[in-house]
Amino acid sequence: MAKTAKFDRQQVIDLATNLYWQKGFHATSMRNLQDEIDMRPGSIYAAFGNKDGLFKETLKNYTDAGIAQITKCLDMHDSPLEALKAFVRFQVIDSKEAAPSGLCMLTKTIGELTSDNQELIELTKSHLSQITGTFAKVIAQAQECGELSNVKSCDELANYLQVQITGLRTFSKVNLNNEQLALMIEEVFTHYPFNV
Amino acid sequence: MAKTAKFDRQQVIDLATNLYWQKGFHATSMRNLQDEIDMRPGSIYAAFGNKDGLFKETLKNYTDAGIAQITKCLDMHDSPLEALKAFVRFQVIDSKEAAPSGLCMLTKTIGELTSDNQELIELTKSHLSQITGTFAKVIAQAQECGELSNVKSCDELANYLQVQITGLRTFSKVNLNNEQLALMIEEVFTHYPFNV
DNA sequence: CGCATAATTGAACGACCGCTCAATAATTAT
DNA sequence: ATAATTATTGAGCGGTCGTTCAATTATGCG
Repeated sequence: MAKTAKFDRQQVIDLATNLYWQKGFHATSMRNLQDEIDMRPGSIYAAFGNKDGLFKETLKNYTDAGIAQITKCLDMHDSPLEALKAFVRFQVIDSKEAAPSGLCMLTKTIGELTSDNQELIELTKSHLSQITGTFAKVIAQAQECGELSNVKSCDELANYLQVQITGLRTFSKVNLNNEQLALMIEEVFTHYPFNV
Repeated sequence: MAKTAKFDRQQVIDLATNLYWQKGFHATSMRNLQDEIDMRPGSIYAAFGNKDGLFKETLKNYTDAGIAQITKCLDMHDSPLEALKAFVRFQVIDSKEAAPSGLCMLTKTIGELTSDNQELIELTKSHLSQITGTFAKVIAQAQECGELSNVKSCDELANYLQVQITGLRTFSKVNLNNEQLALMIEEVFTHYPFNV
């Protein structure tokens, strides 16, 4: 019938995710993206609609990767809490040097965008809720197996964890001392509300 | 000798601060600023050099206002810790609705900019250090008057406080429940490391 | 092979970007 | 009043923005 040979969509989205994550939505131009993913404007617009459309796909891609990361941590640790701690270490310490930005792409986006892009904000918020929800599930597991008390609900603890991660990731952009960061992460889990 | 009648520089900087704070550095165009501060491009460039120059002045203006706010809280409370708590409440809860952005302009800027604007990043970091330093001084006061233990140094506690404020302000952009935020702030000060 | 169909290209559009500067307006000293 | 000096104006520069679309290229089917 017709031509079907195409670019590798997942690879293109990965590259776009990294660029958007690094530079932010506004500072990333379509020409930047064209260079990065090696596609001509017509092809990009045919595949993703417009700049917003491509950005939306990268937000979902980033979120899926984050949740996959949590799952991976769960597989690698017997204890749900140890898994969460490993995830936080990865996000705060490793991600600082390896990832395109030291920050979470979702919180960075929420910080950057205004009501001019309300639809993107709402989508970003919903993705962030998805991640917090995943935290809550893991925390609930920890509570069920007695690793954690029920003084705070799993949702409250998940929110608390989000606050800590966001705060620590921003802090890590200013203070680069890995040992200090590791200690601060450790203390998140060894004190209230994670340790009664 | 010559013409001296001029615009009100402080008022202009205040307006520019609010716009930059709200929209971020990249999304704020010189034409946006021209409209906001009611000056023509030539006058702006004569007074501030360029877009970066004006932004630098707003960063200093924002920082000075923040430190003045801390001082004001100290004046209004007998206890240094109560003053800090009041400051945090203002930053996280009141600022969410009243200010141009729910976030700290400095952390927002550090999050947004890349090495393309390294000079602005460094300046922003130094302003943020200035604020953390002010926290440390207040905390040292609390330690001297026995309100707080010396288990953690005032610098460590100041860093911890920065992490909490940053995390909470970002969280407040997603979760708008003021009572919940007030409780989370309360718990910052009633548990480790602020309460041994 | 040749045709129908779809993917891909890249020049180009109007709008906006940061910024400049000759012209003009306003002020003060003489 | 006049001259000297400086603040202010705003049209407009070269460049980049997000986006479009006619033309071209590549593919699968009969």
